[in-house]
Amino acid sequence: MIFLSASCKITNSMSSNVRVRFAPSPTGYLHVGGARTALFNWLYARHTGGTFILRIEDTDKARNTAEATQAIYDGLKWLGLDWDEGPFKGGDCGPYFQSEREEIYLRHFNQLKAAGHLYEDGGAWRFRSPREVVVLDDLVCGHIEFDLTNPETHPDITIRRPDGGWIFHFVNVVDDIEMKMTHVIRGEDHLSNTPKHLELYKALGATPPRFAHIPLILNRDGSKMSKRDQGAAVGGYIEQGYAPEAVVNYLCLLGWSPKDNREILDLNEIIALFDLPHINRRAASYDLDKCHWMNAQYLLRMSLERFTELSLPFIEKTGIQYGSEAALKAVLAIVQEKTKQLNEVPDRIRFFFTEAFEFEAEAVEKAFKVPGALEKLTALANRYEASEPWTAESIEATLKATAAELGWKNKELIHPTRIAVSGRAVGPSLYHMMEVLGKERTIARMRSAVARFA
RNA sequence: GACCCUAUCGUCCAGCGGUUAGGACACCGCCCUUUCACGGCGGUGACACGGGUUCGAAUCCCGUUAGGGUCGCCA
Repeated sequence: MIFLSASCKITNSMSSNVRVRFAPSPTGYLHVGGARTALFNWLYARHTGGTFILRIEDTDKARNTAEATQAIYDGLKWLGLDWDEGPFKGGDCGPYFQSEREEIYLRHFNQLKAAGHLYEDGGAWRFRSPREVVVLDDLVCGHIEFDLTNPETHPDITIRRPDGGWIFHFVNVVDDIEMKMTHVIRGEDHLSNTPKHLELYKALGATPPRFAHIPLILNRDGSKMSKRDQGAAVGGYIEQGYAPEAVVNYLCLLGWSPKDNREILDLNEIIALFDLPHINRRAASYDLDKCHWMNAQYLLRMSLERFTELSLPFIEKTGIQYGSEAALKAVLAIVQEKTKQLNEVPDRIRFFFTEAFEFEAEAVEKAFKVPGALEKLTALANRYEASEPWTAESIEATLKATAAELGWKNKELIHPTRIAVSGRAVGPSLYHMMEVLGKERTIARMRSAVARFA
């Protein structure tokens, strides 16, 4: 209790006293494993009405980069994991960068030193282990006993470098004490470090938080996921056009489940159901295929407004002149159900907004180079001149009536028309595509194709 | 090597002493259909192995094997 620092008075505005944190070190990109750790902490905070804190562990000056710090902010923001205390937010337990907490560490260091827990070794400072059996009751992994009595197998940890720099184990524990963390939810790679941390809590006279070590995320082949692996960096999902809600949903299901076989879940429902004991203990492999499927499901089901909002950055990057937002939405509405990743959108909509669209050679070959195809196209275009109104229903009716009258098969008209109008063999529903394109442009494209491929 | 964690279809998750071992992704058929998707129906496919405990074990215990993690003056 002598350590209840005056600098950290918790404003009790939250409805529970749960305090959790995500404490990344800004040395690379935001990894899906880190994102999942952040997500579980965030979910637990939201579930309990507690506080979610972001703390940047930038004690390693040589490896920290500003880009990596930005990637953390960008990734968390994109995923919607808003923090209650931390950078840009402030809070009563700041600063939230370890590089700015020198006095705090020094104070605890001196305290440990005065109590005889430290000794110097080659200019560095080590913490003298009490050499006991340390018990951990982990919320996920259960009761574990670590025998630290043998210095050969469990050497004393270093807590300060000769240059005065601080080591992770020490600052991590000090900050979790100072920031009043009630629960530490982190990757299982820290499980074996936890007894050392527990010794530190005890030496500092602090009550340790409850620990929950969550299973690691591996590659499909079981190997450890590294930054180079497909799907490892959160930035990749942003660039490739995943919907954040889909990635969040997928990530929730890696190591946790609602236990009733449901998979596509509303975030609010996940928050309501989420709890630590339901996290399983087995390492999970990252299934990019399933994440991809989940994304397609979300894109399919989301509102046109949301789909437009998410598509816009990708469209604007290409410089497609889509005119009005209404015109764009009309096109997106018929393209949405086919879209699996948002980065496909420009390709799917380009031909709506320019007459200079490309024709697929293979499609042209198949549709126009058959005897009579262009004549049929002309015949249909002539019928369409008189066709009113210009709706998908009437467009379809006219096409089928023409085919029936002249003794042709529907598809003998459908395929050439599709290619003439869009330049390609696959695309949105033909009649809706023609409706959106408008009568004049549709007929013009049909006639222009006849002239071009005659 | 020591210590720790883990072990159900290829992958993710159900199962918590009695089930024809269930769902999802992927894959393969069929249906729907103007293309491609979506959707529907069906199929292939798993309790790592060996001992116990029990009337009965995927479920509990032990061992083996395998995978992962930690043992840094990285975090």
